[in-house]
Amino acid sequence: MAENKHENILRAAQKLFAERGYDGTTVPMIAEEAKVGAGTIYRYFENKQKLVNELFRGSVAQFAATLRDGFPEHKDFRDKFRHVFYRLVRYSREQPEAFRFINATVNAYFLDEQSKSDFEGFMDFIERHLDEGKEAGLLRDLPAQAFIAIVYGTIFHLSRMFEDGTLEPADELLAGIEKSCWDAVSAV
Amino acid sequence: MAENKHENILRAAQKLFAERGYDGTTVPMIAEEAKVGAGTIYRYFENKQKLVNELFRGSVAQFAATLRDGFPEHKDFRDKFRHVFYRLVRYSREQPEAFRFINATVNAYFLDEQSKSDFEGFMDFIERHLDEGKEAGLLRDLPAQAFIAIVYGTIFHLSRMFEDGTLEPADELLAGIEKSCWDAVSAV
DNA sequence: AAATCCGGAATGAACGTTCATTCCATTATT
DNA sequence: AATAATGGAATGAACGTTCATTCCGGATTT
Repeated sequence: MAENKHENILRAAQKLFAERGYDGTTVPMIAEEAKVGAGTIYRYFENKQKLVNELFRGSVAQFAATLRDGFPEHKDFRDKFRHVFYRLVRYSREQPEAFRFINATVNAYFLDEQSKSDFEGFMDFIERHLDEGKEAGLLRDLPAQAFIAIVYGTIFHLSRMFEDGTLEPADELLAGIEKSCWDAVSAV
Repeated sequence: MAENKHENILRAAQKLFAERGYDGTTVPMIAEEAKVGAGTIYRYFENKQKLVNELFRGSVAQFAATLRDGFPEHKDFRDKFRHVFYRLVRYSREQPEAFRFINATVNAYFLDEQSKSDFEGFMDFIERHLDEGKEAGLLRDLPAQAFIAIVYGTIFHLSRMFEDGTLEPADELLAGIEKSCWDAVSAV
């Protein structure tokens, strides 16, 4: 029961931050959602800003783990690309609140330095993977950041559409978009 | 000087909303940035929520105008696609605050119905244009929304990178990314 | 032409409310 | 019984908003 509260507060905060943003969410709101007293939150977190930063880093770590887990280190680059694409999609679908929260928070004024560098470290993982493909001559002559914009940007927007019902996720659709992204980045 | 104040307040609000979000921006902050008294804001706007909605609709209208202006109605689809791509990029570069504000605000809880439908109307313009290309058999067999995710999502992420200096905008780079996007959506 | 008056624009102090945070009596655990 | 954890009332700061007052350019009166 004890350690559960820490987790309950984080989950409640994640849900509310994803819905209403950091400043639009009050500490009493988080307390009610987590079914604890407002004061209890301060037994687990120094203040609201420490809470949001801890949540952010935890979400980024989980996100990074999702990508790294089962990474086909010894298969060819096409498989690695597919892996990253589908894991990005998987995370955005299985943890839509976390995904939305992360993306809404990346550039926020209340993120501390550690949170920012944690996220950069995660992005570096994607960038290194893309650089490898570039060196192998499989990708176009564009900076790795451009590929990130294409792949991550596409998936980010896609997840918005899945969430608000503009688009229905389906295996066939995802396969088609994965192919589109690959065609967008692969050398002609 | 009179009508200027209305505009000064909107610009100040846009800057602050883009940086800190709606709830993270206080009315006195807007007043200071606009160099007016806090009470003056209420001579021009009924309340903070009306202000953010008026700002949103104005930004969307300007955004839509940027896309529609000079639209090559009588050229072929490839040119129209290029036009939309470059106008999206242009707006995100010339009005980075407005672009960021719009994207951060699209799904916000404080947007009223008119604001939401104004934005939908704008998206419909892009969707109709894509459907035309689909009917002509020039695009892949994917829903128009998927193309929007690819093109708009890419540009959205790109503009983030241009803003924070992760990536330098250059004609050659943009031409490469436009080509990538076209290859992602065009029939094989 | 100078002095006075006028009305709306502008202001910022003040209001009631709500916020993040603290405090403490009560409850649960050891 | 002692200690730790808890919830929610209490607190002061800060919020959005209001309003009594000031300001100021143009009309009116002298």
